Amino acid sequence: MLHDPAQLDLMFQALADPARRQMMERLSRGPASVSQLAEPLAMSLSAVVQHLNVLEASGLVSTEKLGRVRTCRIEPKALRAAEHWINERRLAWERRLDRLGDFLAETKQQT
Amino acid sequence: MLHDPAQLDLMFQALADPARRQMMERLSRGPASVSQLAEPLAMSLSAVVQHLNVLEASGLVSTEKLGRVRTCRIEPKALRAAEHWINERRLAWERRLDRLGDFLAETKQQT
DNA sequence: GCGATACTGAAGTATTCACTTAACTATTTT
DNA sequence: AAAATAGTTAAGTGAATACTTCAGTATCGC
Repeated sequence: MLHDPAQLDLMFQALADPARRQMMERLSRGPASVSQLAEPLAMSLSAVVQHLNVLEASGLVSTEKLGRVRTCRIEPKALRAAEHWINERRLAWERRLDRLGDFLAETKQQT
Repeated sequence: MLHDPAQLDLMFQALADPARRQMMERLSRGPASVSQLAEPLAMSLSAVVQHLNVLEASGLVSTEKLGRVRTCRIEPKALRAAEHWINERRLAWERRLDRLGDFLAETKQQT
């Protein structure tokens, strides 16, 4: 479920926007309300809510409404899934380079 | 330079598309030509070239043309930058949760 | 040199995005 | 109860995306 391509789509797409990454940075320092997330951003509150919905749909953020304030927090599981995907590919490539290096070193010795 | 928001934009945006992620998966197993990248994808070669240009512009992939074939390879540095950004945010959040846990454990003992 | 191969580029199109404004709903505060 | 606060929703707009097809341009193999 965490490796569902559609879910990864949503997560990477969510992280592709600078405003949303800024919101994630804010949330990495602790939970925040919608207005608190909006404060440093040069856009309407409405736009922020829309960004927030994208983040929530991607699973990167979860929210909970108490009274009139919606409190948002990071969902580390989802973040880990995105991280994991990247890591796998990078490692596969780097292991390949290592093997290639070993191979070259060996064949060099054999001359 | 690796933490340039614009560069991160390009990288996450590049990874947001399933076709491009599939191309990255193929490349993580070794260099490939444009046609080899295109082979498993249900779209025109032209579309693949366009995706490839997105990947290259993001820095995630570098290419080199010899004769008539363009060979593509993963650029692990860029991949590491994206990974790093995610990791930082996740760790910040998880450390926060840990501190909170410690705090709750302490105050509980004090009763 | 001639045909096949491996791309490349331009133009067009349908869809999706990132906003905006404006009108509205629920909760507190006074 | 009235006014302020916090957020939501809908509709619209301009720009960016993800393709397509078609018409190229270099190699390469014979």
